[in-house]
Order: sequence, then structure tokens, then C-alpha cells
Amino acid sequence: MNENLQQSIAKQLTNNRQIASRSKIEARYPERHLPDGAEVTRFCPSPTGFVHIGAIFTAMICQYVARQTNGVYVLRIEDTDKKREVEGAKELIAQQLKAFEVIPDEGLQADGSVIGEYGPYVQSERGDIYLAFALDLLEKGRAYPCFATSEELQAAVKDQQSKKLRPGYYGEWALWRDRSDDDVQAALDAGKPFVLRFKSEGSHIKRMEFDDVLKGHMNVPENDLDVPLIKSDEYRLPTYHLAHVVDDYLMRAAIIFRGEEWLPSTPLHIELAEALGIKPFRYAHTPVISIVDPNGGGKRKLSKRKDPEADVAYWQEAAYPLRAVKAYLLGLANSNFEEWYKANLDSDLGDFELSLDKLASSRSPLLDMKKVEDYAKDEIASMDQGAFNKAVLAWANAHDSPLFEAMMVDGDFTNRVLSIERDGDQPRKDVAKWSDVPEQFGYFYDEIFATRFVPLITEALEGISDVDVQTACQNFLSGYDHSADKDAWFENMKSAAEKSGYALDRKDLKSNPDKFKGGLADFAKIIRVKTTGKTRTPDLYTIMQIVGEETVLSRLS
RNA sequence: GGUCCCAUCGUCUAACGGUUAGGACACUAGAUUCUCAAUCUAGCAAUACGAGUUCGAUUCUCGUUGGGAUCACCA
Repeated sequence: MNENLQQSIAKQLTNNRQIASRSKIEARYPERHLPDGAEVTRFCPSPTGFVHIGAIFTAMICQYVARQTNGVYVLRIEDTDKKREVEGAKELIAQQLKAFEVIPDEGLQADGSVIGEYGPYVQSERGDIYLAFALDLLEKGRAYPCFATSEELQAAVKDQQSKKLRPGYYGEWALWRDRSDDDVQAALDAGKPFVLRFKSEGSHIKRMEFDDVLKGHMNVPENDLDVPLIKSDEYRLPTYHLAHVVDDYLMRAAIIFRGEEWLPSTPLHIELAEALGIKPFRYAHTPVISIVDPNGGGKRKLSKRKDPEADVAYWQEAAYPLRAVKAYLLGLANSNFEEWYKANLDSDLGDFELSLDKLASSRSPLLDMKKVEDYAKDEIASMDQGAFNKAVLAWANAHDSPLFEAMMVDGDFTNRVLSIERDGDQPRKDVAKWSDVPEQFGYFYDEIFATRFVPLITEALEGISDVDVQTACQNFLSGYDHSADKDAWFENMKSAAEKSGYALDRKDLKSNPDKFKGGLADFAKIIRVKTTGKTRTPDLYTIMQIVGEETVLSRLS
């Protein structure tokens, strides 16, 4: 390709602007002066308004590796696809990273500020940088313009399929790879849109080898695809492939943590780096978190549409303690984490020594909600009372104002409610997420009880006649003494049960099931449901003591 | 379909070529003088299949089967 033609192409790409040369740009991004062994890691989400839980997993690994090697963990926003970009998504990412305490050392922060000398950290603001590298490739004869329309491209793929050939833009199927200068000039003059493509020198028959940090030795066919490097739209932004190589080179990242879905395009990235004279990166492909499809079928990627829990916003909205979610993810990363966690419940999770060797498993783990909940219950149960109360009230204040107002009426009362069975070595574990609060504590407040819990009573007592319920309550109340201690209270429960036709002894019930309406447990259930609207609650005596005599009498009569 | 990755209880996983195949979550049962939760105890439960190498294979090799990823001007 002659120089004049190259310059015409360059003019088109830069829209006639003068842009800095590659060498000038490189001078702006000097080597970092970091201690030996320090790793620069980078987490690079796209601003789609949706952050996958697996992305937090990868971000955490980046953070840990950087911290453990005294390196730097960079957040870079990959917004080269303007069509997919969602307003406010960049900021959302920064805020979510903060919520999970995976705060980047460089890049956009939750408060909107930007830290670091190797920016801009948003790809759409780096357009000229990519162009400079693209032009460098053009000069070296390793890139060329392609004017093929999407119809032509699709037709080629169809043709390939019918001939049972590998689909793609390569070799003889690379329509514009070996066009004459005249053809290119003509297309350019005609103002046809074009993308700048990479001119691959690989062969699909030859093989290449590389070592993945996590997956080990790879032996794969070389890349021979002439992929687009610069898109044809007015922004002239790069595709991921170019952007990755250029940015990670300039930001001086040597190790690339990214989802496993990138593994197949790694040979391309290695060839691209080579063509640019850039030392190849070390790649570490992390497992993708999956889920078992509830509609049958096998394992699949967690999807935004079908699985709300795939979006980290879900965890925030349900108000899980995010430390527990992190703990779960850490456990997926390193199986020895669980042991460490149990021994260091109060420690900072950052003190855990993450090992890349133990991360080597490359099967996509399945998200286990039950296990996350288990972590979450432990997490909440081990909070001290003050922190617990604060968290409950903060949640109610933000999400349930009727409950919040009810809770604020009498602080002492609320303190007693929130303290039930939380002390001692074996606290209750009813609350896995803060959005469980209304269900767990709402019935203590008369207004909330009336509106949200009374309607549940009928269903909870299904199968028991109204008469039986009434008799049970009457019998219980007739001997009820609010000032009695727990033993006496329980004696009353038993005698009321007996009087109402319930068996006190399980054996009696078993040998003569027809003689009784049920066991003591069945009787207690009636009293419990009438008092709380729920079949599962903490100790009923304690509940009655807290809500007070008047409330007990009114709910049971 | 091509290419690549992967294969241990339901799930996440542990096991220098020699273990009774271990743990955690889930599940089941019993105990804790009421329910539920918690706790304790017990239990259920796995090396995908077939060859080969070896005194010996979950571990190494090959094949089969199965699952996953990818094949865009998306990242």
C-alpha cells in the first residue's frame, strides 16, 4: 500500500485531526516504579447498568493480588460500545465496588473523583491513543481498511457454512485484505464506511503455545482472523481487542485477570501485541459463575434476564450483608478460606492470603444461594447488639417507613425486641438479610401487626376449627398471669392444653391419636399464631413479656 | 459443526501414585421438659464410562460419553 493511500486512510480515521504519535503517547505512560514482584491488575467492566456477581469475584481477585504484591489495582471503564452504554452506569459501578469494599487504587471512585496518573481510565476518552496505535499498525502493513457491508459479511458466512468451512473473516474470505490500492482509493473516495482490520499473519494449521496463570499450558491453533480494530461509526473507537492490548500496555499491567470467556481469543491478543512490538501479557482466566437452570437443562451462565441474583444490585436491594457475599466468593476462590474465616470471624477479610495456585480449578462454579445465606446469617448473628440495632433501623428508615416510625416511638421497647435471643454463644439466625426485618420484628408493633400479620393467621391455622381456636385462647387466658415467671407460664400452657383436649405426653398421643386434638406443640401453635401471626418465632414467653399484658389479652381474645 | 476448557457426594471442594476418599452448605433422624431457629450427636451421599501404564490409579496416558466457553464493527 502506498504512502499517499495510507495517509488518506489516516485522515479519514482521525477526521483530519492532528493526533499525537505513538511514541509521544508512550512517553506519557512511563514504567511504574514499584517494588519487585508488584503486580498491576485491572478490572474492566462495561457500563451496561448491570454488574455481574462474577465481576465482583474477578475484581476481588485483582484487588487481592495487587495488595498482596504491593502493586496497583486499576478500574478501567470499557465503554467503546456506545450503543450499549447506559446513563449513570459508570458511577453505579464505582459505587457498587465501594459497597463491596473492592475500591480501586486507580480510576473512577464512588464520589466521582478520579485517582491515578495513567488515565484517562474511561476508554471513550482515549480515542486518539488507540488511533495512534492503529495508525502505527497501518504503517507497518499490519492493518488495512475493510469496506465490506454486513450483508456481504453475512453472505460469506453462509457460503462458508454451506461448504462446511470455518466461519469468519480470514484468508481468502478476507474480502479487502489483498485489494489493490486503486480499489481501496475508489471506495475511500466514494465515502464508503470502513473498519480498520488487523492483518493477521497466523495460520490456523499452525499451533501456538502459551501459559495461562490459572489454567496452565495451552496449545492452540494460531489466530488467522482479521478482526476489526477500529469501528466504522463516527466515534472511531477501537474494539476490545485493540483497546485491551494498548491500555494494558500503557497502564503497565502485565497480568490480565479476565473471565474465562476470553480464553479463545487469547491467541489473537498475543499476535496483536506481537505486531505492536509489545511484550506479551500473562493471562489469568477466571472461572465464570453459573447456575443450574431451574427449567431443566444443565449448567449455564448466570444471566441478567433470568436470574436476578446475577446482578449485584440484587444483593444490595435485598440488603444482604455484603461481607458475607464476599466471604462466599472468597470461598469459591480458595477452598481453604472457609477454615480461615471460621477462625477469624472478626478479622478484616483483606487479611486472608489469597493463593492463585488454589484458584486453578477452572470449572464454572454454581451459585449456591443457601450457602450465601448461611454466611449471611452467621455474619448478622455475630454482630454486636449496637451494630445490629443500628443496621436494622437504618434499613427500616430507608425502606419501610411505617415500621421505622413504629420502632422509633419507644426506643427501649425496640431495644428489647431486637435483643431477643441474640445474646449468648448460640444466637438465633433468623435474619439473613436486612429486608427480612419486617417479617421478623413487625408483629411486635400493634399497627404493623394489624395490617400485615393478622391477615396471615387464617392460613397459618388452616385445618383448625374456629371453635377450637377460641377455646384454646380462652383456656390459655383464663389461667394467664402476666407477672408469672416462665415456669408458671408454661404450667398454664400445659393445663390449658389439657383442658382443651390436647395431649401433654407424646406417647399418649401416639397410642391414642383419636382421643386428642393434638399434642402440646399443636396447642402452642394456636397461641403462637394468634399472638404473632407466625408459626415460627422466638420464645413465646419472652415475646409476651415484651409486648405486654394488654396486647396479649387483645390478640388472644 | 470447528476450536478450546473441564469432569470427586445434590452444591462448593480436599486428598506427594498407597487415605476407611476428608470438610463445608443442603438434606434426614435423635437430643435440647412448647414451635421455629440455634446448638450437639448420628446418618445419607461421590471418584462419568472403557481400556492402558503400574505391585498398586481419584491421581498418569488414550478413547468414549457428558457439561461449559467461543466462533460480532459486544465486551
